[in-house]
Amino acid sequence: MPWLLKSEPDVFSYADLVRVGREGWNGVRNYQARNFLRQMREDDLCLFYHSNARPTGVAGVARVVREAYPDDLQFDPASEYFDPASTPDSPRWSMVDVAPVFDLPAVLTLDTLRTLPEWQDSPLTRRGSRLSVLPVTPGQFRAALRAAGVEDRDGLIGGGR
DNA sequence: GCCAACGTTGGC
DNA sequence: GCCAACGTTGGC
Repeated sequence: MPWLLKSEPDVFSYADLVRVGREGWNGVRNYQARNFLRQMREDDLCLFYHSNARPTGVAGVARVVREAYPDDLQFDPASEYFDPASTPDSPRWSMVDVAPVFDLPAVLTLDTLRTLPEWQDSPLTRRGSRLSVLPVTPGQFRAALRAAGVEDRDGLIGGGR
């Protein structure tokens, strides 16, 4: 299943992901988002979304390269993501690792996404939604890449479901 | 920088 | 278990 990951580009952009090659997606501190992280499978594709940006929108596509494991920051007292209530025996928060796949020719803006029929009923376009990790249907994924002008390469976008 | 919407916290 | 207060998210 494809996903969407939000990141503030001032903090960590898609270009940063390309630069580092691979990144641990830690610091998620919302239960719904965490539960989605735990459902991610290796090689699942992710739309990499820039929030709090100009413009806001999808900047590239990433891929899950390691499935959920305990978020390292929850045990680090020096981290702003430290959670004193979490223990190594039963970690409360999870993270995955992601790697870049390709960037989009231009940012696929939120405004454009809102025009796509497939995206009418998504937590992303729903007013007031703050979910930072959310599932994307294959139809939404295909429609997004099509709107971004990306041709299907090697059947990446897929046909089924 | 503003502020609406939302999730979490904590007193009761 | 309710709900007011508070902090955060994120578009604008």
